[in-house]
Order: sequence, then C-alpha cells, then structure tokens
Amino acid sequence: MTEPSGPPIAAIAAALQQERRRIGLSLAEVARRAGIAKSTLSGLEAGTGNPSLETLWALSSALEVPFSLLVDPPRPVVQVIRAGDGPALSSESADYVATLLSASPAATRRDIYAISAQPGEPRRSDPHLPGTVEHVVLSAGRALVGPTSDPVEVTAGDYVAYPGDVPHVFEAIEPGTAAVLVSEHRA
Amino acid sequence: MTEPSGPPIAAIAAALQQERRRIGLSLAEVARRAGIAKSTLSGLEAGTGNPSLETLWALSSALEVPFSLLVDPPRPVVQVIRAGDGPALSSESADYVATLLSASPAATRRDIYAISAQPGEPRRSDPHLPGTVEHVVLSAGRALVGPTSDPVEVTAGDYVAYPGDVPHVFEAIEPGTAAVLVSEHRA
DNA sequence: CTCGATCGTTCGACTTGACGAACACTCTAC
DNA sequence: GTAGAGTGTTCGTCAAGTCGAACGATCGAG
Repeated sequence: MTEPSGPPIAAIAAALQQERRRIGLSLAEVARRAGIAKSTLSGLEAGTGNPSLETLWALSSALEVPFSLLVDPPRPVVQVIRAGDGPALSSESADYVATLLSASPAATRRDIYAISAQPGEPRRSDPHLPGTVEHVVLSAGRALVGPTSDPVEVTAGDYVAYPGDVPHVFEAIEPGTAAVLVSEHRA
Repeated sequence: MTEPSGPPIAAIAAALQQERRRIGLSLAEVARRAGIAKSTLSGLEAGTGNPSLETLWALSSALEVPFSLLVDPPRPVVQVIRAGDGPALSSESADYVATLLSASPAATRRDIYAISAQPGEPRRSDPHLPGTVEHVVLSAGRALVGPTSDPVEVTAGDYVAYPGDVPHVFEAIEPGTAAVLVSEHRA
C-alpha cells in the first residue's frame, strides 16, 4: 500500500494555517504577498477546494517555506525504516530509487534521502529554492554527483556538498550504488 | 532568464514526460490510470497550463512516484571529502571512527557524520542539548543504535531516528559497519 | 457608547482548467 | 495498395477555481 489517501488537501490546509500563524501574518496580508484573493486563501485553509499549482507556489513563496513543506506531512521523532520496508514515500524507476527518510519539519527545513541507483539514465534535477544545499555521502558503489555543469565522481565513503539551486545530477557508475542525501534549506 | 522562484510548470512538464517514458507507458494509458483526460496530460507535458492539486496527485499515483518528486525535484556539488582523505576533525578509537563532514551553520544547527565502526565496546553518548534529534542511515554491516534504554538493531540500508537529548548508543555488531549520522538541534 | 480598523467569511461574476471527441500521424499486417 | 491499432495533438463545451466586493465579528481608541 503506497498512498491510500487522496490529495492531501486537508494536510495542506493545516500546513497553510500553521505556517501563516507561525510568522504572525494575517490572511489578507499573506494573500496580498502571494498575489491571490484572500477569499481563495480563506477557502484553502478551510479545506475546501482544489488549488492550482500556481496558487500553491505563490503561497509557498509568500509564507517563505519550501514548496515541499506544504505537501510533505511531518514525521514522528522516533521511527525506524527498514531497508526492505514498503515505501512510505519513495521515487522508483528501473535504475534509481530514492526513499524519503525524514521530511523537514517547519523550523529546520531539511530532508534526508536514502538513494539506491543502478547505472543507466542519469537522474537530473532542476534548481530548487535559492539557499538550498545538498550533502551526499556515498555508501557503496561509484557515482557522478553534483552540478550538471561540473559533476564529481565519488566512491564509497566519499562526501560531497553542492548548491541545490542549480541544475544537478546523480548518475550511478557501478551497480549497487547507494548513498545518503541530506537536502537542507537555509532561510 | 532563470526566474527566482517561478512556478515549476516547466520542470513538472519535463518530470511528467521523463517518468512516463521511464516506465514505458503511453500518454493515453497514464491518463487512464490517473483518471484524467489525455488531452490534459498532453497539455501538461507540453508545458502549457496550470494543473490543479488533484490532477497532479492523480498523476503522481499513476506514475507511481512520490508527489514531491513532481513539484520538488531532487538534488545537486561544492565540496568533496574523499574516503581516504585525512579528516580535518574526527573522533577515533580502536573500533570507532566518526568523521565530521559538515558542521552546522549557526542558523540551521545540524552536523553530518560519517561513522566507521567495528564490533567491540559500544559507543555511548551523553544527552545533548534538549531538542536534539539524531538520524542514522546504516551503509554497511549491522549495528545496535538508538536510546540506551531501547536500542534498535539495524542492517545496511536501514534508517533510524531517535531523540538526542537522552543517553544513546552506537554499537557495531559486524565488522566493517559504516553509517551516516545527522545530528540536529531544534530550536 | 461610538467610531474606526482589522480580522476572516460569504457571495455573484469572470476566468480558466478539465473533459471528450475528432484530428493528423506512424507503424504493422494483410 | 488498404485497413487497423497505436501514438500524441487540437478544439469546443462545461464545470470549477479564482477574483473582487460586501458582509458580520472583533478589538482598541477617543
């Protein structure tokens, strides 16, 4: 069972209101900053509706939180995720598996990923929010990691950090390549 | 040309097509699985439009990728620490080596460690600052990790998180045990 | 108490995204 | 050659999301 639930409108509604109150802004002020009608925001916080991508993006900018915060539910403080566990939230393909281990809480803003990759098509990523920094520790194998313009070849045990707000890539060179990735956003 | 934080419609368009072709499905088939019109999907992959939350969610399910992947693309390099490099700062003992990879900036408060351990005396840690949380991803071997009162046995690939403000332990069970540890303080 | 400002909600009008059929195209089989 | 099944695209229609204004509620100053 992957995702039994529907669209996380309820979760987003809660996150919107929580983040807005955290920075102490009124509904009208956030709507103004986001460039949307406050009636729209009012409805969203009430859990009614089906916001468009632009609306959500504008709100994440106005609230000054990563977009993922609005869609990734918070996680418990203590938990165990087995290597063989069904994916709580993972991105899979034939030669690349990225499992989200720990989503960033509101205050700290960082995600931890376990990556398992096979040689094949490189995993390219578009720029993230400005201020994002990513850290990779290769557990096994060999990979080409870093900005698309200047990637670095790393082997088991190596560590590499790079800005997340430029296009970047993760390409396994050897079979059975694994890594731990920490993506953090500095406010 | 690079917008500071424009809606990632273009990125989503690329991600949609990339993921769809990765699993080798036709546009019509994905649309059918997602329960949306193929014309809608066609437009989205072309980069035109502004999809609603429900539409995106349905597509992430149909493509069997996490929702966050479509809206929050993964990661990119600035600093490289090779496995054989002499660590600038490390804590060593006969059967335990912890290398500091990335010290926590003032704002974010988190440290990333690479741990190499051998079976022997458990590595016990006294409580850190209140609000500290530690995350461990085991790269290789087998270890007993977590609160001293209730440790968890983990193997390669496993993830475990536990409060850092209580006594905790890291004990290698197999030779050649390695791990990545992220220690963070929540304000 | 009254006025004013700000809060969040509700309402009708407009804009726009989603739908589904028809379309042009490619490839294969007969 | 033609017929068929597959691909992805375009277009008119309808439903739904968004907008802006008006609404009642709340709080503080005079």
